[in-house]
Amino acid sequence: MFESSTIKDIARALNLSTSTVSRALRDSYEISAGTKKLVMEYAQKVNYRPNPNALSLKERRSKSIGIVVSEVANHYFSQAINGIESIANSRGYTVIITQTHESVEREKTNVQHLASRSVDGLLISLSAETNDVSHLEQLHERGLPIVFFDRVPERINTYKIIADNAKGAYEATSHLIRSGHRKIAHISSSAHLSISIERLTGYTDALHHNGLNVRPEYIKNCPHGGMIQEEVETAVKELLSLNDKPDAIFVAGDRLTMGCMHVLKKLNMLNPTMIAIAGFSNSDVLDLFNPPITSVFQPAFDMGQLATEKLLELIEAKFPVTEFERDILHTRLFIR
Amino acid sequence: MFESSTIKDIARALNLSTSTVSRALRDSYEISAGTKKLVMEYAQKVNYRPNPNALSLKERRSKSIGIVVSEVANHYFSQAINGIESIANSRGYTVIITQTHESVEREKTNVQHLASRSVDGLLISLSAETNDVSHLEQLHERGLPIVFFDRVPERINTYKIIADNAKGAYEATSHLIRSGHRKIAHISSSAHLSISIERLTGYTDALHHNGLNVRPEYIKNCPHGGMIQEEVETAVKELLSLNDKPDAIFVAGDRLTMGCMHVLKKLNMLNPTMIAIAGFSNSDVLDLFNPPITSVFQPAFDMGQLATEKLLELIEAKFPVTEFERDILHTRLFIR
DNA sequence: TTAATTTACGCAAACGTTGCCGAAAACTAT
DNA sequence: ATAGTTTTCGGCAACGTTTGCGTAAATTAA
Repeated sequence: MFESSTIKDIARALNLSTSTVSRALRDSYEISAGTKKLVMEYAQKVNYRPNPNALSLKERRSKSIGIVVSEVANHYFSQAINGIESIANSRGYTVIITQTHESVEREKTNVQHLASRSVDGLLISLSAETNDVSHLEQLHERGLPIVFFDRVPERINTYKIIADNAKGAYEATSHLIRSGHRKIAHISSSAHLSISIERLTGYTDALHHNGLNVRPEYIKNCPHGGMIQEEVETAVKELLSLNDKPDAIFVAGDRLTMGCMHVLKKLNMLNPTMIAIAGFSNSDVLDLFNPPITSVFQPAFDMGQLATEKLLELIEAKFPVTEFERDILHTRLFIR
Repeated sequence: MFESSTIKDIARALNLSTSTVSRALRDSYEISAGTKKLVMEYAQKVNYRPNPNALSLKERRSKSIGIVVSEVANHYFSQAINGIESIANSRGYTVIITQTHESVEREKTNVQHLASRSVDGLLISLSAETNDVSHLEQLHERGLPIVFFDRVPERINTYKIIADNAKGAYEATSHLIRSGHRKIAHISSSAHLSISIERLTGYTDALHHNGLNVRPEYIKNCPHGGMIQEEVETAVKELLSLNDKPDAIFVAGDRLTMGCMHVLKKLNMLNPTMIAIAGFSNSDVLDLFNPPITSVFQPAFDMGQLATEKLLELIEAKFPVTEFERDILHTRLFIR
């Protein structure tokens, strides 16, 4: 169907051997200037592009990296992806993006598929369902470079790029307290995720430092991180049906924040006089609400860039890397 | 670094030839049941995966398709991508997603890169800047299967999947008229895009059928489809500085709608008593506004699926296809 | 002029896989 | 028992590229 010219074609046309053409194109010292010019110009003319599959086969690398995120329709992830692409493309790598939709099964098949596609490395943010990471551990032990970002596992020893979730959560919760709220609930993704744990810490710290009690009935988890709207709905409704209703909610995720707002809207309570909301979100749409909603912004683009730099470092390392950092980037509180 | 076992390894371990192993794995009739069992079980044990690069090199296809969209952080496109993935993955294809950010230059490099990555086909929605499609025409003429969706070119003869933009625009505009608005402006992406033209047609038709005049000063274009917020800001401000200010705006795109709302918010005019908005958008966040904003919803997921089915049809066709349909899917007006 | 060196190129193998062709081994028919 | 079939497997080439090695021709040194 769609054939492009090969080194063989050039060699035949110019009456040279493939090795000469190959070397000429790579500007090897053992090819005369005249031949080089001839080859270069002809290659230019026929728009020669090296066949990436042949290269990958030969070099045993694909110059591609795999990305695994919950979903691209999430401002945090789409911004992170932009950061990843900016670095990867400038270094000659293709990225293959896959979505888990918060399902651990899809995470497994995606990772499996990427590995069999022989990507050179993996950039992963765990799905909300993922508790057991043995499917990743296996690959990692077999030598596949992996860098985690945002939602990172405890067990696997490699680079991890995260935001300062505890601090971000602390600031958001403190802001709600400063705004006069005392009964602050917390809705989060699945309890075992690193981000959930860290954000919970920030939340409870903020309550403690302000002399407030942590009330277990105020803390709700959505095991699918907002992918299943019923979970969010149940969480909110349970909070609202308490005898001592909360007057504010700190929501620990982009999609959860939106889901939460939809529920409140449905209940006709999307109004800070009814119940205030502050949450982690990278969406600028929060600006548009009246009154606007305070949010914790993660440096998603930077996190994507940093994660990619670390991954390429691993991929292109001459010797196995055994010392890994855990990079923590600052969040920003947008008070609205 | 990351080695996985090959057919050769299996052959050596089992004292067979590579061809026998290959055939055993593909359940060929000319291999005995015993050998098959042996090979299959050993392959299972060592977790054998065929090397996709070797396959691609041999079969001269990569089992991957390239996607070119403006950006994934756009609900229309992210939904379309989900549709594309659902079909592609079930048929054994990998998708490589690239973003133009509405730049024709990035479109060119992305397309070039995908082609040199030897994807089997391309799924494209043109960038807002793209007027000249000769870079795509070339590839198409050289035999690369391409299917366009959403923003489609006139010139290239292949499958095109679009929504009924004119009808959607007609309905949205009519809704604004029914709501009592008479001075309805229109903000759109770059004028040469197919979607812009069709939506403009729907808009003017609606005005005409309701006895209203089309006023050129009410029609504004943003050449970068909302990627450059200043363009949106200028458009809105120009509308608002007219002597006879519009009392409603029909906005022709997802990102534009958001951009437009940001401007109005800044001007403290995000309020239907000031100026009403209706627009094309696939985002459910519009639900959350008070009062909510009426929108035209495109069946993005279905469009993605259909486009992929058509593309795979082209890719897997035994004979060159010369008859192409232009599929038009229905939009849905969400009156809020 | 002859030998030693350098320059410029070709040959062949390898990466992992498939498929055509050939052939030993086993079976069937006479 | 012999010839003919079938079954089951191996050898080899090819996909496009790079690279180590070999070598004829050109250049330099003696």
